[in-house]
Amino acid sequence: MTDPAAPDALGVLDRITAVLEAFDGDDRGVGISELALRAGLPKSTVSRIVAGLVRQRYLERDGTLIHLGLRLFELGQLAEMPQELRFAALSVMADLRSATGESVHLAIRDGGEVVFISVMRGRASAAPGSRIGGRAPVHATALGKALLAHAPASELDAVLAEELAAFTPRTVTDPERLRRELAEIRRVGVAVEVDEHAPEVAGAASPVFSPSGRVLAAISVCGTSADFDPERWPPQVRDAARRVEARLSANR
Amino acid sequence: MTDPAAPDALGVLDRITAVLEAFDGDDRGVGISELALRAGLPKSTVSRIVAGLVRQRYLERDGTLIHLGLRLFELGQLAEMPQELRFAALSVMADLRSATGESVHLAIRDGGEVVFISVMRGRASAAPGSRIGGRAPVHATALGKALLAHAPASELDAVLAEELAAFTPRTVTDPERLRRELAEIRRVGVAVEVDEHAPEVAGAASPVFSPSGRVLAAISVCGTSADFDPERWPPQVRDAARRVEARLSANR
DNA sequence: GCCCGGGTTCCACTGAATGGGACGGATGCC
DNA sequence: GGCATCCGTCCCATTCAGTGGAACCCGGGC
Repeated sequence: MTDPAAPDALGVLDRITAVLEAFDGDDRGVGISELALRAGLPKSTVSRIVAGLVRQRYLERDGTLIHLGLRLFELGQLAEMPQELRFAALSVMADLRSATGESVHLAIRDGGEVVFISVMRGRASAAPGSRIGGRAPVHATALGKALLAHAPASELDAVLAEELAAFTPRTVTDPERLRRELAEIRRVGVAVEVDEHAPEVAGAASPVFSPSGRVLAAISVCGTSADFDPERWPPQVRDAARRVEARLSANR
Repeated sequence: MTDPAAPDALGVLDRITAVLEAFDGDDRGVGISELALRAGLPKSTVSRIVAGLVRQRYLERDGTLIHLGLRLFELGQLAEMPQELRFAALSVMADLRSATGESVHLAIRDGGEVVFISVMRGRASAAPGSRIGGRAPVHATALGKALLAHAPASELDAVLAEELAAFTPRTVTDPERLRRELAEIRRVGVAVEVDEHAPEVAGAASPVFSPSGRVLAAISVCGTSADFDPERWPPQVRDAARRVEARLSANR
């Protein structure tokens, strides 16, 4: 390779994903050079790979600017798991939002982060950053803690092995304290979080299980800390999670 | 290669996309052998590629079954173009549905097919096959004709060069007749279709243009032929298209 | 026990991907 | 007008990564 100390990038496949991963969401259109810079690959290589991906419609190019393409969108829509969950949760989420007036989220876990599968903004529109497909840290969100509480021990260990970043003074950064909290969440069936991820934002989340008992996702209510209702939100999300489970097993 | 008469498959990239393309939506989980069969590649090759894609989270595997993975879903969500359109069209589509009570679709064109970007089912739920990310033939749908009517001449020629499949006795299969119809659609600003794609299904569609005058997408109302209202649907979709355009230029 | 259909691993072969540099074309600045 | 950039593509000798047939492993029927 270029530099023998290169930590990654062994195969073509990894190079291709490196290029795709270089698209950073918010920007509308990137050039080859910029892409090469971000992916850490030579220009000529990126040029070739992009040409191939454009041919396959995974990317689109408008003059000199490259976008993520149509086929990627289509393939993403075919991913069964998120779609099934989203469909089953749709009406439940709508009910939960009208019952609380707050934002309702559905997410699954990917390592130390949660990924939003479905989002319904509440009236207050407290959390603007949460987009479908967006990510948030697992240890600082109600969703994340609900998911982590029922994760396999090995995966939990892997997450706790990493440094837990502090986002606010109230973020739980001590692994042991988090473990105790997760045990409590398992007992109660609901995770809550106040000001741990962002100031003045609070949420309650409950896990959704498959018939075989694996955690599939979590559903949450999320609003300003002032609006947070510790009496009503937890039972409401717990109830919603049960209803999603029922609908999941129904339509298969 | 295996067979010297192989028409495609020149590079690794094409092999990778061939594997991804082999996922046929409806099936929940495919094995390596089946995948190799569909993609027309040797098992060992597919095994290696799948391993790589799983490592990158583009695929997931549950024992022996492979699914499309989370990262694909995320990337699909990042594709700016569909997202922007979908967002701009959301409330317009909702209004259009409540005004007509019928299914409302938003689609873009990809060669000789339309791809649904957003779907709202009507009360009657006439067209069950239309899923987000799904496809339909361009020459037999109102959406398709609205899009084709404003496509660049070269692309129109490319589409008409292919055989136009007949889905019902009323499908337009004659290129010249279709050309005349497209000219009329350009004049009126709305495409209509009755029983051309499927019996007892009708629709009206209107194109959505970018500020620079390029067609971006089309929006349609679609229901049973009996419910089709030639007096009301066309102006309603035309109006909706104008509103989407306005919202598109507003939020950028 | 045997066999069959899954998936993975092995390994010699070779052709496909590589990337530094040259190239052509827009800009933009003096 | 000329000069300096920045962009993306193309070229081509080098070699290394991907290839795929065959062997292999593993689990479940029979």
